[in-house]
Amino acid sequence: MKRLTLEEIGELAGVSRSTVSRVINGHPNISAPVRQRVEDVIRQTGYQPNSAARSLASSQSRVFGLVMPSILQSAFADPYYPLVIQAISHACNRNDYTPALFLFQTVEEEEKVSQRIVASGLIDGIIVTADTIESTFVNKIQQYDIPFVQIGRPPRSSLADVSYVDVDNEAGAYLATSHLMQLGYRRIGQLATAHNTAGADRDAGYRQALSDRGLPFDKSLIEVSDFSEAGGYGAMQALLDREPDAVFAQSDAIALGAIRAIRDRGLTVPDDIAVVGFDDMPLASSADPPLTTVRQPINRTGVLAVETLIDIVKTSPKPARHIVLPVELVIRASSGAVS
Amino acid sequence: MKRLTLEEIGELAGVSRSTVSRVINGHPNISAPVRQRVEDVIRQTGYQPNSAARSLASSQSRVFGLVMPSILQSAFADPYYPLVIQAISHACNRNDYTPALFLFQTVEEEEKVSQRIVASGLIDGIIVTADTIESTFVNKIQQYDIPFVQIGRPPRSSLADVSYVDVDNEAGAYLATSHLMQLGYRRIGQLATAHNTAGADRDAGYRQALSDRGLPFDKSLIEVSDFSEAGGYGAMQALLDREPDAVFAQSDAIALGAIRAIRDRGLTVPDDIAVVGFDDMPLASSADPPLTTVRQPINRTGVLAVETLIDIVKTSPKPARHIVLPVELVIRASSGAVS
DNA sequence: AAGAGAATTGAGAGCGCTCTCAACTTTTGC
DNA sequence: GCAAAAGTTGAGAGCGCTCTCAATTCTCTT
Repeated sequence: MKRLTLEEIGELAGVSRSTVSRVINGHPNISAPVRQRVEDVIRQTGYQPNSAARSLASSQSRVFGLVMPSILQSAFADPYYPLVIQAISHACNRNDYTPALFLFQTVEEEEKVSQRIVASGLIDGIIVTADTIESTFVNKIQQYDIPFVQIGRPPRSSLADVSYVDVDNEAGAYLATSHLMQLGYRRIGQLATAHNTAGADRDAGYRQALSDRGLPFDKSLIEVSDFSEAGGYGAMQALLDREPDAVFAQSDAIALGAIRAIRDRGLTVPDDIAVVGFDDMPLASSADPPLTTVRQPINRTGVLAVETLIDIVKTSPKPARHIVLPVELVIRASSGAVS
Repeated sequence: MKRLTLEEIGELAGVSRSTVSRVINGHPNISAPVRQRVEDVIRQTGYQPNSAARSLASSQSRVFGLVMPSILQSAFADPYYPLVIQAISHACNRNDYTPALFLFQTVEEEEKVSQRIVASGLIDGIIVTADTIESTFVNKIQQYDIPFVQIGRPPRSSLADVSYVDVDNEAGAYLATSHLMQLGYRRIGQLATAHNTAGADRDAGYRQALSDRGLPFDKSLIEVSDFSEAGGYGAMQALLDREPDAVFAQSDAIALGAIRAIRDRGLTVPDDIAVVGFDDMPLASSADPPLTTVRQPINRTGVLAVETLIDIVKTSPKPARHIVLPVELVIRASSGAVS
């Protein structure tokens, strides 16, 4: 079927191009019969406005870039990202935006592609996630005047200028650690992560909980991992030598790796060592034992990122928006609170 | 910084808009000094052509749609998809294409969005994956003349008309099942999947292997699951009553669930029941016990899908391209072949 | 019933690029 | 050394839409 133009739709409906354009864009002040006639023609012909022409004339594309700078193989395999992406995709669909995906594995790739997308007008706004503390990506795009929101807060230095959607990582870690302390555990280790603000905040919550209850902070009880199951396994192996009686893992994947390491050492969860995770991934509830963990609203995070970005595109508000979503502790068997 | 136009670049370089356009698009017959001058100006100004204007004039957008129709929550969490997406993203970046993501959770969503993207010219081509046997998505877009490739073969009925990239699922399952038979197992169950051709082909390979070695086919040894760990757990529980001595799982996630179910029943892998998976996900090698599985080249699948689509866009070749990639058996402890 | 104001519609000028065609310049063949 | 061919550049006409501005029609008021 041949692709129609506004002009041709107008002809079929007996009105001008301008009027058809008004109907499509929902302008007021169109008489009911005309609107009806035009809508009928559009429906019958299956007409879809040409998006290139639209964005050329209106200088907006209704495309958002979803950018994950310097993503690691393992990081992307963490179910967190698929779930965020799914939420973002859905929210975009609902709002007639198209999400374009930009994953960067090397600095050169990031350099080349981000340059192109930021300056070509392909994109109306950017959602950045998985940015590291050290990363320059957010700093880089701040120089252009393209709207963007970050998922996960940026480092303190750019906090004020950047709009973001985050979950309350500190409160979550505080909850998890306090929970373990209430159960009587005293040597509470942490499987931490580096290079991201979520990790830093979870670490802060862990320390705050210890100090609020007067438990001494023991640096040797912290092991650094990446966000993978394998990373958790390795870190826990190292931590086992320090004989913790409980451990707070900064993600469910890490917690699962930790449980495997504990088992391989011939110990039992939670009897010998209690484990708490973070995320409440689907697999947390079916783990063995079911994982006590901090549930974060991943879906809401993605949706709010899209909605915030739409708002920024429309109204370019100052100051930047900061959204922090609450988390909750989900108690299951791995912490020893329930059998 | 103000956004420049072709005209302005031309002015700065002392040539016309047309010449600058030629330089950018790599046309021949530009004198060396002129090309040099223009390239210098472009580099200094950081000029990027406006993509809307470009696609309006050339009627191609250099955007590909990555479509996953009727995706299920659980399906997308399978690490397979993140890995394919990553490969596709990377291949697009390298070829100056932009991947736009379309995940559909409901039929209405699919209807509305696909209508828009197919007819609006936003997209030069489509990569479809995760389509089901019953799905109408591929059939639907066949009616438009938009180039597309499918990842995973389509149902037989549209086989001839559809270009696709697939792995040799049947050979993989054959390998896996034969391996178990060679080890002496005789009651070899299968944790199968429905609604997708990969599942059907793996089932065919499983049956072929049994029949080639004269083992009777026992329908009661097949349980149907989805592609999740939880699905594998449930299906294996049911299968355990039929007392298999080995099981071929159609994915690693399913295999992991199966192992958990076997353990929960107080049995051991591989001593009581051997398990073989499919995919060779990162977690397969670190599983307990390490998983014998069929390795499929996910990265190559994604890259070839992009490259094939680019080729189709450029040359619209007939007949359709069919690419089937080889798989290999990776032997680890879970099948009892190695300790 | 006439004039003011509001509502409705159309005409026209771009948005920034590509691409054809024509003009001009250089090279080549004999 | 001159015509023909090839190489190089510029002008101009769109691509299909949005948006302003002006023209026309309708609706009130008094």
